[in-house]
Amino acid sequence: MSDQKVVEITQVSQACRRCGLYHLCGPMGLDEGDMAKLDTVLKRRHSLQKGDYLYRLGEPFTAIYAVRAGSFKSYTLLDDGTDQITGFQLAGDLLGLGAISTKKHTNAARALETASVCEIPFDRIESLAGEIPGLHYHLMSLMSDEIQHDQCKLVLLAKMSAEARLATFLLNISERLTSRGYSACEFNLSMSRNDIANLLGMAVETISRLFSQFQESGLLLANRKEITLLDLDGLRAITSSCSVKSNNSHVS
Amino acid sequence: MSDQKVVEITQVSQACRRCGLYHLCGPMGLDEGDMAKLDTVLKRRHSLQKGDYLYRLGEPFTAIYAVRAGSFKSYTLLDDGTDQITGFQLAGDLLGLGAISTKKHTNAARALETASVCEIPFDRIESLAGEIPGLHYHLMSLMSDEIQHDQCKLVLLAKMSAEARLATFLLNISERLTSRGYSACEFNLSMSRNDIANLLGMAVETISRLFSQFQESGLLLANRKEITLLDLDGLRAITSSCSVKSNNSHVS
DNA sequence: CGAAGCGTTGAGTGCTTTCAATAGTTGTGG
DNA sequence: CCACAACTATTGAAAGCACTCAACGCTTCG
Repeated sequence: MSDQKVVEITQVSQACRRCGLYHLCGPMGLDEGDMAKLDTVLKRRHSLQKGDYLYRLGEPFTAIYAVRAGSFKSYTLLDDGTDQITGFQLAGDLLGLGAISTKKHTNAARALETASVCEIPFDRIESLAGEIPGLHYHLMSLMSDEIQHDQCKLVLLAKMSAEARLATFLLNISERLTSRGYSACEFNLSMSRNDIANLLGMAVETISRLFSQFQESGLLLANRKEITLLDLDGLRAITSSCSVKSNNSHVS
Repeated sequence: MSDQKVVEITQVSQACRRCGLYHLCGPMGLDEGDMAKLDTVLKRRHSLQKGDYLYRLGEPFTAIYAVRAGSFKSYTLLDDGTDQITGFQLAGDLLGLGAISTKKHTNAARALETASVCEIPFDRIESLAGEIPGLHYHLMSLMSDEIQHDQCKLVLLAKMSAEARLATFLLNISERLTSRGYSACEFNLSMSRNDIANLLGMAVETISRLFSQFQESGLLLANRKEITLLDLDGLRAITSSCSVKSNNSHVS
Protein backbone atom coordinates (compact mmCIF):
# COMPACT_ATOMS: atom_id res chain seq x y z
CA MET A 1 0.00 0.00 0.00
CA SER A 2 2.97 2.31 0.58
CA ASP A 3 5.37 0.82 -1.90
CA GLN A 4 4.71 3.25 -4.71
CA LYS A 5 5.09 6.54 -2.86
CA VAL A 6 8.54 7.38 -4.20
CA VAL A 7 8.04 9.77 -7.08
CA GLU A 8 9.65 12.76 -8.65
CA ILE A 9 8.88 15.79 -6.52
CA THR A 10 9.38 18.10 -9.45
CA GLN A 11 6.63 16.25 -11.25
CA VAL A 12 4.23 16.90 -8.42
CA SER A 13 5.20 20.53 -8.32
CA GLN A 14 4.34 21.03 -11.91
CA ALA A 15 1.05 19.27 -11.61
CA CYS A 16 -0.39 20.52 -8.37
CA ARG A 17 1.50 23.33 -6.76
CA ARG A 18 -0.10 25.93 -8.93
CA CYS A 19 -3.50 24.28 -8.73
CA GLY A 20 -6.17 25.83 -6.57
CA LEU A 21 -6.69 22.45 -5.00
CA TYR A 22 -3.15 22.30 -3.67
CA HIS A 23 -3.74 24.16 -0.45
CA LEU A 24 -6.62 21.81 0.15
CA CYS A 25 -4.56 18.67 -0.44
CA GLY A 26 -1.50 19.76 1.51
CA PRO A 27 -2.89 20.35 5.00
CA MET A 28 -4.94 17.18 5.07
CA GLY A 29 -2.01 14.84 5.13
CA LEU A 30 -1.45 13.85 1.55
CA ASP A 31 2.26 13.36 1.09
CA GLU A 32 4.07 13.76 -2.19
CA GLY A 33 3.41 10.18 -3.15
CA ASP A 34 -0.29 10.46 -2.54
CA MET A 35 -0.40 13.64 -4.51
CA ALA A 36 1.34 11.96 -7.38
CA LYS A 37 -1.35 9.29 -7.35
CA LEU A 38 -4.03 11.91 -7.26
CA ASP A 39 -2.32 13.63 -10.12
CA THR A 40 -2.66 10.57 -12.31
CA VAL A 41 -6.43 10.88 -12.34
CA LEU A 42 -6.57 14.62 -12.86
CA LYS A 43 -7.13 15.85 -16.34
CA ARG A 44 -5.16 19.04 -16.42
CA ARG A 45 -5.78 22.37 -18.05
CA HIS A 46 -9.35 22.16 -19.15
CA SER A 47 -9.78 25.69 -20.47
CA LEU A 48 -12.96 27.67 -20.99
CA GLN A 49 -13.89 31.02 -22.45
CA LYS A 50 -16.33 33.51 -20.99
CA GLY A 51 -19.84 32.14 -21.24
CA ASP A 52 -18.78 28.53 -21.79
CA TYR A 53 -20.62 25.90 -19.84
CA LEU A 54 -18.60 23.68 -17.55
CA TYR A 55 -21.74 21.59 -17.24
CA ARG A 56 -25.42 22.13 -17.80
CA LEU A 57 -28.48 21.36 -15.74
CA GLY A 58 -29.53 17.75 -16.18
CA GLU A 59 -26.24 16.51 -17.61
CA PRO A 60 -24.91 13.26 -16.16
CA PHE A 61 -22.53 13.80 -13.29
CA THR A 62 -19.14 12.32 -14.06
CA ALA A 63 -16.59 14.50 -12.30
CA ILE A 64 -15.99 17.24 -9.81
CA TYR A 65 -13.96 20.27 -10.77
CA ALA A 66 -11.44 22.51 -9.06
CA VAL A 67 -11.07 26.04 -10.39
CA ARG A 68 -7.43 26.72 -11.27
CA ALA A 69 -7.92 30.19 -12.71
CA GLY A 70 -10.79 32.49 -13.60
CA SER A 71 -14.24 32.29 -12.07
CA PHE A 72 -17.61 30.65 -12.52
CA LYS A 73 -21.22 31.11 -11.61
CA SER A 74 -23.42 28.17 -10.79
CA TYR A 75 -27.16 28.52 -11.00
CA THR A 76 -30.40 26.59 -11.18
CA LEU A 77 -33.37 27.17 -13.44
CA LEU A 78 -36.72 27.99 -11.92
CA ASP A 79 -40.18 27.08 -13.17
CA ASP A 80 -40.83 30.61 -14.31
CA GLY A 81 -37.85 30.46 -16.65
CA THR A 82 -35.56 32.67 -14.59
CA ASP A 83 -32.23 31.70 -13.10
CA GLN A 84 -31.15 31.59 -9.50
CA ILE A 85 -27.44 31.90 -8.96
CA THR A 86 -26.35 29.74 -6.05
CA GLY A 87 -22.72 30.81 -5.92
CA PHE A 88 -19.62 32.17 -7.57
CA GLN A 89 -16.51 29.98 -7.68
CA LEU A 90 -13.04 31.52 -7.67
CA ALA A 91 -9.64 29.88 -8.02
CA GLY A 92 -9.37 27.05 -5.50
CA ASP A 93 -13.10 26.47 -5.21
CA LEU A 94 -14.82 23.22 -6.14
CA LEU A 95 -17.74 22.63 -8.46
CA GLY A 96 -20.18 19.77 -8.81
CA LEU A 97 -20.36 18.42 -5.27
CA GLY A 98 -24.13 18.77 -5.17
CA ALA A 99 -24.68 16.23 -7.93
CA ILE A 100 -23.16 13.12 -6.35
CA SER A 101 -26.43 11.72 -5.09
CA THR A 102 -28.58 12.39 -8.13
CA LYS A 103 -25.85 11.48 -10.64
CA LYS A 104 -27.18 14.39 -12.68
CA HIS A 105 -26.20 18.00 -12.33
CA THR A 106 -28.93 19.92 -10.57
CA ASN A 107 -27.45 23.23 -11.61
CA ALA A 108 -25.37 24.68 -14.39
CA ALA A 109 -21.90 26.19 -14.21
CA ARG A 110 -20.63 28.84 -16.64
CA ALA A 111 -17.33 30.64 -16.90
CA LEU A 112 -17.53 34.34 -16.06
CA GLU A 113 -14.20 34.97 -17.80
CA THR A 114 -11.43 32.93 -19.35
CA ALA A 115 -10.89 30.11 -16.90
CA SER A 116 -9.29 26.73 -16.40
CA VAL A 117 -10.22 23.82 -14.19
CA CYS A 118 -8.94 20.50 -12.96
CA GLU A 119 -11.36 17.77 -13.86
CA ILE A 120 -11.48 14.92 -11.38
CA PRO A 121 -13.39 11.90 -12.71
CA PHE A 122 -15.56 10.71 -9.87
CA ASP A 123 -15.45 6.99 -10.61
CA ARG A 124 -11.67 7.05 -10.51
CA ILE A 125 -11.77 8.81 -7.18
CA GLU A 126 -13.63 5.82 -5.84
CA SER A 127 -10.92 3.40 -6.90
CA LEU A 128 -8.13 5.76 -5.92
CA ALA A 129 -9.52 6.15 -2.44
CA GLY A 130 -8.50 2.61 -1.71
CA GLU A 131 -4.89 3.64 -2.06
CA ILE A 132 -5.05 7.00 -0.35
CA PRO A 133 -6.56 6.51 3.10
CA GLY A 134 -7.54 10.11 3.76
CA LEU A 135 -9.09 10.89 0.42
CA HIS A 136 -12.67 10.10 1.30
CA TYR A 137 -12.37 12.03 4.52
CA HIS A 138 -10.90 14.90 2.57
CA LEU A 139 -13.80 14.91 0.14
CA MET A 140 -16.31 14.79 2.96
CA SER A 141 -14.56 17.72 4.60
CA LEU A 142 -14.85 19.69 1.39
CA MET A 143 -18.54 18.84 1.16
CA SER A 144 -18.96 19.76 4.79
CA ASP A 145 -17.41 23.14 3.98
CA GLU A 146 -19.89 23.59 1.18
CA ILE A 147 -22.77 22.89 3.54
CA GLN A 148 -21.45 25.52 5.93
CA HIS A 149 -21.02 28.06 3.17
CA ASP A 150 -24.56 27.52 1.99
CA GLN A 151 -25.81 28.05 5.52
CA CYS A 152 -23.95 31.35 5.65
CA LYS A 153 -25.83 32.34 2.52
CA LEU A 154 -29.08 31.40 4.22
CA VAL A 155 -28.28 33.77 7.06
CA LEU A 156 -27.44 36.51 4.62
CA LEU A 157 -30.72 36.14 2.77
CA ALA A 158 -32.89 35.58 5.81
CA LYS A 159 -31.60 38.24 8.15
CA MET A 160 -29.62 40.94 6.40
CA SER A 161 -30.68 44.23 4.85
CA ALA A 162 -29.72 45.01 1.26
CA GLU A 163 -26.89 47.20 2.53
CA ALA A 164 -25.47 44.44 4.73
CA ARG A 165 -25.78 41.84 1.97
CA LEU A 166 -23.66 43.78 -0.47
CA ALA A 167 -21.07 44.71 2.17
CA THR A 168 -20.84 41.07 3.22
CA PHE A 169 -20.51 39.98 -0.37
CA LEU A 170 -17.68 42.42 -1.08
CA LEU A 171 -15.79 41.53 2.09
CA ASN A 172 -16.15 37.86 1.28
CA ILE A 173 -14.76 38.29 -2.22
CA SER A 174 -11.93 40.31 -0.73
CA GLU A 175 -11.09 37.60 1.82
CA ARG A 176 -11.16 34.83 -0.72
CA LEU A 177 -8.90 36.74 -3.10
CA THR A 178 -6.54 37.55 -0.23
CA SER A 179 -6.21 33.91 0.73
CA ARG A 180 -5.24 33.18 -2.88
CA GLY A 181 -2.53 35.82 -2.78
CA TYR A 182 -4.35 38.62 -4.56
CA SER A 183 -4.91 42.14 -3.33
CA ALA A 184 -7.47 42.50 -0.57
CA CYS A 185 -8.68 45.94 -1.60
CA GLU A 186 -8.34 46.17 -5.36
CA PHE A 187 -9.96 43.70 -7.67
CA ASN A 188 -12.13 43.30 -10.71
CA LEU A 189 -15.53 41.75 -10.28
CA SER A 190 -15.92 39.17 -13.00
CA MET A 191 -19.68 39.03 -12.56
CA SER A 192 -22.26 41.58 -13.68
CA ARG A 193 -24.41 43.67 -11.38
CA ASN A 194 -27.26 41.50 -12.54
CA ASP A 195 -25.51 38.37 -11.30
CA ILE A 196 -24.70 39.95 -7.95
CA ALA A 197 -28.28 41.06 -7.54
CA ASN A 198 -29.49 37.59 -8.43
CA LEU A 199 -27.23 35.88 -5.88
CA LEU A 200 -28.12 38.33 -3.14
CA GLY A 201 -31.84 38.19 -3.82
CA MET A 202 -32.22 41.83 -4.78
CA ALA A 203 -33.03 44.02 -7.77
CA VAL A 204 -30.21 45.24 -10.01
CA GLU A 205 -31.18 48.83 -9.34
CA THR A 206 -30.72 48.34 -5.62
CA ILE A 207 -27.20 47.01 -6.17
CA SER A 208 -26.37 49.98 -8.32
CA ARG A 209 -27.74 52.43 -5.79
CA LEU A 210 -25.79 50.79 -2.99
CA PHE A 211 -22.51 51.00 -4.91
CA SER A 212 -23.16 54.72 -5.35
CA GLN A 213 -24.08 55.09 -1.70
CA PHE A 214 -20.98 53.23 -0.51
CA GLN A 215 -18.86 55.41 -2.76
CA GLU A 216 -20.39 58.61 -1.39
CA SER A 217 -19.72 57.35 2.12
CA GLY A 218 -16.07 56.82 1.25
CA LEU A 219 -16.26 53.09 1.79
CA LEU A 220 -15.06 52.18 -1.69
CA LEU A 221 -14.46 53.26 -5.25
CA ALA A 222 -16.52 51.54 -7.92
CA ASN A 223 -15.94 52.06 -11.60
CA ARG A 224 -17.96 49.43 -13.39
CA LYS A 225 -16.23 46.19 -12.53
CA GLU A 226 -13.13 47.78 -10.99
CA ILE A 227 -13.57 47.87 -7.23
CA THR A 228 -11.31 49.47 -4.65
CA LEU A 229 -12.25 48.94 -1.04
CA LEU A 230 -11.20 51.99 0.99
CA ASP A 231 -12.62 51.27 4.44
CA LEU A 232 -12.76 47.59 5.34
CA ASP A 233 -13.73 48.35 8.93
CA GLY A 234 -16.51 50.58 7.73
CA LEU A 235 -17.86 47.76 5.59
CA ARG A 236 -17.52 45.34 8.49
CA ALA A 237 -19.49 47.71 10.67
CA ILE A 238 -22.36 47.50 8.22
CA THR A 239 -22.36 43.70 8.33
CA SER A 240 -21.61 43.29 12.01
CA SER A 241 -25.16 43.81 13.11
CA CYS A 242 -26.06 40.44 11.72
CA SER A 243 -23.18 38.20 10.69
CA VAL A 244 -22.48 34.66 11.75
CA LYS A 245 -20.77 34.33 15.08
CA SER A 246 -17.08 33.42 15.00
CA ASN A 247 -17.13 32.03 11.53
CA ASN A 248 -15.47 33.11 8.33
CA SER A 249 -18.69 33.36 6.41
CA HIS A 250 -18.54 32.34 2.80
CA VAL A 251 -21.42 33.91 0.98
CA SER A 252 -20.74 33.81 -2.73
CA MET B 1 -13.88 -9.16 2.91
CA SER B 2 -17.21 -10.92 2.40
CA ASP B 3 -16.73 -13.78 4.82
CA GLN B 4 -18.64 -12.25 7.70
CA LYS B 5 -21.85 -11.31 5.98
CA VAL B 6 -23.94 -14.15 7.36
CA VAL B 7 -25.92 -12.79 10.29
CA GLU B 8 -29.28 -13.11 11.90
CA ILE B 9 -31.82 -11.24 9.83
CA THR B 10 -34.13 -10.85 12.78
CA GLN B 11 -31.39 -9.02 14.61
CA VAL B 12 -31.10 -6.54 11.78
CA SER B 13 -34.80 -6.06 11.72
CA GLN B 14 -34.92 -5.03 15.31
CA ALA B 15 -32.08 -2.63 14.99
CA CYS B 16 -32.67 -0.85 11.74
CA ARG B 17 -36.01 -1.54 10.14
CA ARG B 18 -37.78 0.99 12.28
CA CYS B 19 -34.94 3.49 12.05
CA GLY B 20 -35.32 6.52 9.86
CA LEU B 21 -32.01 5.69 8.28
CA TYR B 22 -33.26 2.37 7.00
CA HIS B 23 -34.75 3.62 3.76
CA LEU B 24 -31.45 5.34 3.14
CA CYS B 25 -29.38 2.22 3.76
CA GLY B 26 -31.57 -0.15 1.82
CA PRO B 27 -31.54 1.31 -1.68
CA MET B 28 -27.83 1.98 -1.74
CA GLY B 29 -26.82 -1.63 -1.80
CA LEU B 30 -26.15 -2.53 1.79
CA ASP B 31 -27.12 -6.11 2.26
CA GLU B 32 -28.19 -7.61 5.53
CA GLY B 33 -24.62 -8.39 6.52
CA ASP B 34 -23.45 -4.87 5.91
CA MET B 35 -26.35 -3.53 7.88
CA ALA B 36 -25.47 -5.78 10.76
CA LYS B 37 -21.97 -4.33 10.75
CA LEU B 38 -23.37 -0.84 10.62
CA ASP B 39 -25.61 -1.72 13.48
CA THR B 40 -22.67 -2.58 15.68
CA VAL B 41 -21.49 1.01 15.69
CA LEU B 42 -24.89 2.60 16.19
CA LYS B 43 -25.79 3.63 19.67
CA ARG B 44 -29.50 3.09 19.77
CA ARG B 45 -32.32 4.98 21.36
CA HIS B 46 -30.75 8.19 22.46
CA SER B 47 -33.84 9.96 23.77
CA LEU B 48 -34.42 13.67 24.24
CA GLN B 49 -37.15 15.83 25.69
CA LYS B 50 -38.50 19.03 24.21
CA GLY B 51 -35.87 21.73 24.41
CA ASP B 52 -32.97 19.35 25.01
CA TYR B 53 -29.82 20.02 23.04
CA LEU B 54 -28.56 17.26 20.78
CA TYR B 55 -25.41 19.33 20.46
CA ARG B 56 -24.46 22.95 21.01
CA LEU B 57 -22.55 25.43 18.92
CA GLY B 58 -18.82 24.99 19.37
CA GLU B 59 -18.97 21.50 20.84
CA PRO B 60 -16.49 19.00 19.41
CA PHE B 61 -17.91 16.99 16.55
CA THR B 62 -17.88 13.30 17.35
CA ALA B 63 -20.87 11.79 15.61
CA ILE B 64 -23.62 12.28 13.10
CA TYR B 65 -27.20 11.60 14.06
CA ALA B 66 -30.24 10.14 12.37
CA VAL B 67 -33.63 11.20 13.67
CA ARG B 68 -35.70 8.13 14.58
CA ALA B 69 -38.71 9.94 15.99
CA GLY B 70 -39.70 13.47 16.84
CA SER B 71 -38.17 16.56 15.30
CA PHE B 72 -35.34 19.02 15.74
CA LYS B 73 -34.37 22.52 14.79
CA SER B 74 -30.78 23.39 13.98
CA TYR B 75 -29.66 26.97 14.15
CA THR B 76 -26.63 29.21 14.33
CA LEU B 77 -26.02 32.17 16.59
CA LEU B 78 -25.47 35.57 15.04
CA ASP B 79 -23.31 38.40 16.29
CA ASP B 80 -26.31 40.41 17.41
CA GLY B 81 -27.34 37.62 19.76
CA THR B 82 -30.26 36.35 17.69
CA ASP B 83 -30.64 32.90 16.22
CA GLN B 84 -30.94 31.85 12.63
CA ILE B 85 -32.66 28.53 12.10
CA THR B 86 -31.09 26.66 9.20
CA GLY B 87 -33.48 23.74 9.09
CA PHE B 88 -35.96 21.42 10.74
CA GLN B 89 -35.15 17.71 10.89
CA LEU B 90 -37.91 15.13 10.91
CA ALA B 91 -37.74 11.35 11.29
CA GLY B 92 -35.22 9.99 8.80
CA ASP B 93 -33.23 13.19 8.47
CA LEU B 94 -29.58 13.50 9.41
CA LEU B 95 -27.89 15.98 11.72
CA GLY B 96 -24.32 17.12 12.06
CA LEU B 97 -22.99 16.73 8.52
CA GLY B 98 -21.85 20.34 8.40
CA ALA B 99 -19.29 19.87 11.17
CA ILE B 100 -17.02 17.25 9.60
CA SER B 101 -14.44 19.71 8.33
CA THR B 102 -14.24 21.97 11.38
CA LYS B 103 -14.47 19.14 13.92
CA LYS B 104 -16.63 21.50 15.91
CA HIS B 105 -20.34 21.99 15.55
CA THR B 106 -21.05 25.23 13.77
CA ASN B 107 -24.67 25.18 14.79
CA ALA B 108 -26.83 23.85 17.57
CA ALA B 109 -29.58 21.24 17.42
CA ARG B 110 -32.51 21.14 19.83
CA ALA B 111 -35.46 18.79 20.11
CA LEU B 112 -38.78 20.43 19.25
CA GLU B 113 -40.66 17.63 21.00
CA THR B 114 -39.88 14.29 22.58
CA ALA B 115 -37.48 12.68 20.16
CA SER B 116 -34.98 9.89 19.70
CA VAL B 117 -31.94 9.59 17.48
CA CYS B 118 -29.39 7.08 16.30
CA GLU B 119 -25.93 8.27 17.19
CA ILE B 120 -23.25 7.24 14.71
CA PRO B 121 -19.72 7.84 16.04
CA PHE B 122 -17.77 9.34 13.18
CA ASP B 123 -14.40 7.79 13.94
CA ARG B 124 -15.91 4.33 13.85
CA ILE B 125 -17.49 5.08 10.50
CA GLU B 126 -14.02 5.63 9.15
CA SER B 127 -12.83 2.21 10.24
CA LEU B 128 -16.09 0.54 9.27
CA ALA B 129 -15.91 1.98 5.77
CA GLY B 130 -13.03 -0.37 5.07
CA GLU B 131 -15.39 -3.31 5.43
CA ILE B 132 -18.43 -1.84 3.70
CA PRO B 133 -17.38 -0.68 0.24
CA GLY B 134 -20.29 1.64 -0.45
CA LEU B 135 -20.43 3.38 2.90
CA HIS B 136 -18.30 6.36 2.00
CA TYR B 137 -20.19 6.83 -1.22
CA HIS B 138 -23.41 6.60 0.71
CA LEU B 139 -22.31 9.29 3.13
CA MET B 140 -21.21 11.54 0.31
CA SER B 141 -24.58 11.05 -1.34
CA LEU B 142 -26.29 12.11 1.85
CA MET B 143 -24.07 15.16 2.09
CA SER B 144 -24.75 15.90 -1.56
CA ASP B 145 -28.47 15.79 -0.75
CA GLU B 146 -27.93 18.26 2.04
CA ILE B 147 -26.15 20.63 -0.35
CA GLN B 148 -29.07 20.41 -2.74
CA HIS B 149 -31.60 21.03 0.01
CA ASP B 150 -29.72 24.09 1.17
CA GLN B 151 -29.73 25.42 -2.35
CA CYS B 152 -33.48 25.00 -2.50
CA LYS B 153 -33.68 27.12 0.62
CA LEU B 154 -31.53 29.74 -1.08
CA VAL B 155 -34.01 29.92 -3.94
CA LEU B 156 -36.87 30.23 -1.51
CA LEU B 157 -35.26 33.13 0.33
CA ALA B 158 -33.88 34.88 -2.73
CA LYS B 159 -36.85 34.69 -5.06
CA MET B 160 -40.10 33.92 -3.32
CA SER B 161 -42.74 36.18 -1.82
CA ALA B 162 -43.84 35.66 1.77
CA GLU B 163 -46.95 33.87 0.54
CA ALA B 164 -44.96 31.49 -1.65
CA ARG B 165 -42.45 30.77 1.10
CA LEU B 166 -45.06 29.61 3.56
CA ALA B 167 -46.92 27.58 0.93
CA THR B 168 -43.65 25.93 -0.10
CA PHE B 169 -42.78 25.24 3.51
CA LEU B 170 -46.13 23.58 4.23
CA LEU B 171 -46.04 21.47 1.08
CA ASN B 172 -42.54 20.38 1.91
CA ILE B 173 -43.47 19.31 5.41
CA SER B 174 -46.43 17.47 3.94
CA GLU B 175 -44.26 15.63 1.40
CA ARG B 176 -41.69 14.63 3.94
CA LEU B 177 -44.32 13.32 6.33
CA THR B 178 -45.99 11.43 3.50
CA SER B 179 -42.75 9.70 2.55
CA ARG B 180 -42.47 8.54 6.17
CA GLY B 181 -45.94 7.10 6.08
CA TYR B 182 -47.83 9.86 7.83
CA SER B 183 -50.87 11.75 6.59
CA ALA B 184 -50.18 14.22 3.81
CA CYS B 185 -52.88 16.68 4.82
CA GLU B 186 -53.24 16.49 8.57
CA PHE B 187 -50.32 17.04 10.86
CA ASN B 188 -49.11 18.91 13.89
CA LEU B 189 -46.37 21.43 13.44
CA SER B 190 -43.86 20.82 16.18
CA MET B 191 -42.26 24.21 15.70
CA SER B 192 -43.61 27.58 16.79
CA ARG B 193 -44.70 30.36 14.45
CA ASN B 194 -41.59 32.15 15.60
CA ASP B 195 -39.39 29.31 14.41
CA ILE B 196 -41.15 29.13 11.05
CA ALA B 197 -40.77 32.88 10.60
CA ASN B 198 -37.11 32.64 11.50
CA LEU B 199 -36.41 29.87 8.99
CA LEU B 200 -38.32 31.63 6.22
CA GLY B 201 -36.73 35.00 6.90
CA MET B 202 -39.96 36.78 7.81
CA ALA B 203 -41.67 38.43 10.76
CA VAL B 204 -43.89 36.32 13.02
CA GLU B 205 -46.80 38.60 12.32
CA THR B 206 -46.53 37.93 8.61
CA ILE B 207 -46.67 34.18 9.21
CA SER B 208 -49.73 34.60 11.36
CA ARG B 209 -51.45 36.80 8.79
CA LEU B 210 -50.69 34.32 6.02
CA PHE B 211 -52.16 31.41 7.98
CA SER B 212 -55.32 33.47 8.41
CA GLN B 213 -55.32 34.42 4.75
CA PHE B 214 -54.80 30.81 3.59
CA GLN B 215 -57.64 29.73 5.85
CA GLU B 216 -59.99 32.39 4.47
CA SER B 217 -59.08 31.24 0.96
CA GLY B 218 -60.03 27.68 1.87
CA LEU B 219 -56.52 26.39 1.34
CA LEU B 220 -56.14 24.97 4.83
CA LEU B 221 -57.38 24.86 8.38
CA ALA B 222 -55.00 26.12 11.04
CA ASN B 223 -55.69 25.83 14.72
CA ARG B 224 -52.50 26.65 16.50
CA LYS B 225 -50.18 23.79 15.67
CA GLU B 226 -52.86 21.56 14.15
CA ILE B 227 -52.76 21.98 10.39
CA THR B 228 -55.12 20.50 7.82
CA LEU B 229 -54.26 21.11 4.22
CA LEU B 230 -57.46 21.31 2.18
CA ASP B 231 -56.26 22.31 -1.27
CA LEU B 232 -52.82 20.99 -2.16
CA ASP B 233 -53.13 22.15 -5.76
CA GLY B 234 -54.09 25.60 -4.60
CA LEU B 235 -50.98 25.77 -2.47
CA ARG B 236 -48.89 24.48 -5.35
CA ALA B 237 -50.28 27.19 -7.57
CA ILE B 238 -48.98 29.77 -5.13
CA THR B 239 -45.50 28.30 -5.22
CA SER B 240 -45.38 27.41 -8.88
CA SER B 241 -44.49 30.88 -10.04
CA CYS B 242 -41.03 30.42 -8.65
CA SER B 243 -40.07 26.92 -7.58
CA VAL B 244 -37.07 24.89 -8.59
CA LYS B 245 -37.42 23.14 -11.94
CA SER B 246 -38.07 19.41 -11.82
CA ASN B 247 -36.77 18.91 -8.34
CA ASN B 248 -38.41 17.84 -5.12
CA SER B 249 -37.39 20.92 -3.22
CA HIS B 250 -36.54 20.41 0.41
CA VAL B 251 -36.83 23.68 2.22
CA SER B 252 -37.01 23.03 5.93
C1' DC C 1 -23.11 52.93 -37.17
C1' DG C 2 -26.95 50.79 -35.08
C1' DA C 3 -28.45 47.30 -31.95
C1' DA C 4 -28.16 45.08 -27.82
C1' DG C 5 -26.73 44.79 -23.30
C1' DC C 6 -25.05 46.82 -18.98
C1' DG C 7 -25.13 50.33 -15.47
C1' DT C 8 -27.00 54.41 -13.26
C1' DT C 9 -30.53 57.44 -11.44
C1' DG C 10 -35.36 59.14 -10.45
C1' DA C 11 -40.26 58.67 -9.03
C1' DG C 12 -43.97 56.11 -7.28
C1' DT C 13 -45.92 51.90 -5.53
C1' DG C 14 -46.37 48.08 -2.56
C1' DC C 15 -45.13 44.28 0.22
C1' DT C 16 -43.42 43.36 4.56
C1' DT C 17 -41.95 45.14 8.80
C1' DT C 18 -42.40 47.50 13.09
C1' DC C 19 -45.08 49.13 16.79
C1' DA C 20 -48.97 48.26 19.54
C1' DA C 21 -52.82 46.07 21.79
C1' DT C 22 -55.37 41.93 22.94
C1' DA C 23 -56.30 37.18 23.85
C1' DG C 24 -55.01 32.49 24.51
C1' DT C 25 -51.67 29.14 26.38
C1' DT C 26 -48.22 27.23 29.39
C1' DG C 27 -45.78 26.67 33.53
C1' DT C 28 -44.68 27.66 38.27
C1' DG C 29 -45.25 28.45 43.01
C1' DG C 30 -47.91 29.89 46.82
C1' DC D 1 -56.44 25.08 42.72
C1' DC D 2 -55.70 29.48 41.47
C1' DA D 3 -52.90 33.47 40.56
C1' DC D 4 -49.33 35.32 38.28
C1' DA D 5 -45.75 35.64 34.94
C1' DA D 6 -43.93 34.55 30.61
C1' DC D 7 -44.55 33.13 26.27
C1' DT D 8 -47.23 32.42 21.93
C1' DA D 9 -50.51 33.81 18.59
C1' DT D 10 -53.53 37.00 16.30
C1' DT D 11 -55.03 41.41 14.37
C1' DG D 12 -54.75 46.47 13.28
C1' DA D 13 -52.41 50.71 11.82
C1' DA D 14 -48.57 53.14 10.20
C1' DA D 15 -43.98 53.45 8.36
C1' DG D 16 -40.11 52.05 5.55
C1' DC D 17 -37.25 49.51 2.64
C1' DA D 18 -36.76 47.58 -1.60
C1' DC D 19 -39.11 46.84 -5.97
C1' DT D 20 -41.11 48.14 -10.40
C1' DC D 21 -41.43 51.18 -14.09
C1' DA D 22 -39.06 54.44 -16.78
C1' DA D 23 -35.52 57.16 -18.96
C1' DC D 24 -30.85 57.93 -20.09
C1' DG D 25 -25.78 57.37 -20.90
C1' DC D 26 -22.11 54.15 -21.68
C1' DT D 27 -19.93 50.11 -23.59
C1' DT D 28 -19.54 46.21 -26.64
C1' DC D 29 -19.94 43.95 -30.80
C1' DG D 30 -21.55 42.53 -35.32
